[in-house]
Amino acid sequence: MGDRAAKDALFDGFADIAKALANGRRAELIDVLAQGERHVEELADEIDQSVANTSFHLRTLAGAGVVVTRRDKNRIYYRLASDRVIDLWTALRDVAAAHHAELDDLAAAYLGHRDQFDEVSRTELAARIAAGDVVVVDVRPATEFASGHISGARSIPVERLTRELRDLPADVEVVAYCRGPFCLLADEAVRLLRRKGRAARRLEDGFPEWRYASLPVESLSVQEVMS
Amino acid sequence: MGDRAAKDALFDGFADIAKALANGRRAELIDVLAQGERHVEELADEIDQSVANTSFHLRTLAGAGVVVTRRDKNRIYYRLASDRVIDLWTALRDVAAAHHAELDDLAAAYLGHRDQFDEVSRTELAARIAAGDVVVVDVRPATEFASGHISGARSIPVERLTRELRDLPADVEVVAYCRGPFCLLADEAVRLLRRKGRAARRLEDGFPEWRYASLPVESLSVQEVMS
DNA sequence: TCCTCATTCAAAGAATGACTTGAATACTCG
DNA sequence: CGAGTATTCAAGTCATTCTTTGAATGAGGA
Repeated sequence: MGDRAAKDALFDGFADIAKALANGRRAELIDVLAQGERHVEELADEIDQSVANTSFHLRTLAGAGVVVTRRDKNRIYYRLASDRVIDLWTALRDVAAAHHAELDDLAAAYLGHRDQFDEVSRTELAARIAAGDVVVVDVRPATEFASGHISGARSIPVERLTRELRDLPADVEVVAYCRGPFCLLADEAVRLLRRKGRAARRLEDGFPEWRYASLPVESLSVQEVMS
Repeated sequence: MGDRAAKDALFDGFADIAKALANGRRAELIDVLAQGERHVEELADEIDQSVANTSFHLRTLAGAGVVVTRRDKNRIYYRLASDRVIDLWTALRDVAAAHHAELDDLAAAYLGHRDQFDEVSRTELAARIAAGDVVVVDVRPATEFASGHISGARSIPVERLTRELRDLPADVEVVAYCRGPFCLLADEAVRLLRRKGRAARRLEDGFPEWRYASLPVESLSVQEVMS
């Protein structure tokens, strides 16, 4: 006990967790899975890889204990092993954003210009939901809304936004949110709403961060999803 | 903007940070650097590697922006780029401990049996320091004590403990602490003290976690170190 | 200026990782 | 039980990573 070989083995164990995240495609998988569980084909589609390769990466993640599976009918659903993994992913993103100089450029290239001061903070949104002077719109795909969303939010996937615009009250500000800080759906929604003359801003980060901050969430029952 | 190539590049950027930690020796380096800054030779010694290889790993870490350097005379000192890196390292350890099944075995092999319920929590220790009914002993090497320690703690490196035992009051409990949950110094100190009939326990985790929790710390001025 | 010492660089070999293709499991439902 | 699907496995190729050895750099002090 306490010898060099044992210490090396222990720290190799820590490094194994880092290795699990040490690939861009696996990082994308974690980011998607932070939204909720998915099956392999959905995940392959999200990260634009072959099903075989996605399965390979998922096995790597599962081997490190970062994701776990559940079988339903003949589908296998993957999800993050616990909230601590979201912690880890958030910390990783934070360090990346803070210290990796070229990441700013990469983020700008992917996200386009986004004015941080124009985002609504979680605390502000929570207060305004309580006050009732805001419409919260979840612009993620309907299945993600179903598996969990901000309490009181309304589901309008971004591709349906133009059509359902008339149903939104014109005199209150719209706050759109999506998957997280590196998701573009809410940005697109805000741009679209503003072009139509609506007051609109995006929520900082996205749904996983909201849930992780222990702010009110709700999810649809199976019946509601079916209807 | 918003295309697949840009998204891949962004997430590859996140993965680069994970890659920096995805090696056992680099993980050990981070763990040591969480204590405070060190120069290459010290670090090589801590992780039992050649100076060249240590330098190589440090360059990898620096390239990812996880550590930064400072020159003093003809030594180059490395330190973590910010507290967020400690966050990341802590989250990584937590996920590893929670989900990587074999890690329990590895930790047990390295740490030996350690009774978690026998550790003093940070909040308990903070309260008892305020009440004054405890002696806090920092059993890390003196240089680490000098660069930062729990307020009111006394420095007794573990190899000097037997000699300085008589200076410790016999009627109050001793709480020993060291570098963190995977450091053995405090365990050794507690074993030794108990063999001598003293009431002794170890603090949960170690100094970096205490400091990170914004609990009171102090460090020695250059004059004090010299004396 | 020259010497010394801490640190980094360069080259090279073994090991590991990523992604593709095509075949093999394993499950569900008729 | 057998057909149909979702997922995983296996093999192969190409690229990257780790570690060692020995030499080079570059700052400080004589």
